[in-house]
Amino acid sequence: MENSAENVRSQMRKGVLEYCILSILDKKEAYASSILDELKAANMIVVEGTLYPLLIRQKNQGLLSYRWEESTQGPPRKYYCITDKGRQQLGEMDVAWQEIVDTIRTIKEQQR
Amino acid sequence: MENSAENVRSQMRKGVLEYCILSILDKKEAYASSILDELKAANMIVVEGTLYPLLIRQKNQGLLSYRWEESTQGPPRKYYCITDKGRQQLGEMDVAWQEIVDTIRTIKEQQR
DNA sequence: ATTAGTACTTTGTGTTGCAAGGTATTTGAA
DNA sequence: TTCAAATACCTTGCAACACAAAGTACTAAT
Repeated sequence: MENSAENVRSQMRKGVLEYCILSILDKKEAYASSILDELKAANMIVVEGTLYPLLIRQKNQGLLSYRWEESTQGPPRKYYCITDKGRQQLGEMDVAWQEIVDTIRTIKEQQR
Repeated sequence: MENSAENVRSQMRKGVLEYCILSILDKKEAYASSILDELKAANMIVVEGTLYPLLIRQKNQGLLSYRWEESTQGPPRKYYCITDKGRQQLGEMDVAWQEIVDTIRTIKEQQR
């Protein structure tokens, strides 16, 4: 209940994470740990307990598929890949995201 | 579970709503129904059952205060007003929002 | 008196992010 | 050989939140 700055960020991440995952996988297939790294690099900090269930949800919705691949070091990796349905959903998310950005701008602009 | 386009929007709204409320009240005090109207005008559709608990939460956190005012037509109105603490939180949210916008841009830009 | 309009409130449900802990595989050092 | 470290994936329990739906209360006009 403390750390309001971090809590603010956590709240805002909600609903945007799915959009980030699909956007990342739209570029190229990836496995969970590498997705985590990319999110961290982009300043969107997420933990494993958030990402894994999310990937499983999106897979169950038919937005993603996956395949196992051996690794040269460490256990095998589950490579996720966006599907046609996932790409369609991503298109809707692009529109929705732009709308929200515009909405915030509209509300903010009236201040002047 | 249907209407994926609307569901996408609903998910993305999560976490941004508090930011919108504080931003609106940072301009001038307002009562719930008028806030609803402003959100609708800005394309951020919200229903009563979402807004009222949110206002109460923010009031309980000390981000807002309110006063009753008689209306010339209809029941009295609860006018909400942002507090110093609310303005401070709004400042943090401004930063958090800009970070998320940048994050999305970063992820998207690598596609080219 | 009754209805319509305005405004505020509450209850129950499903989704989601997260902390914390767990399982499994590989590699390299003791 | 065994044991620790690194990598990777998964699960459980909890709290927060948006929403649908239904409810309460006040006012004004019919």
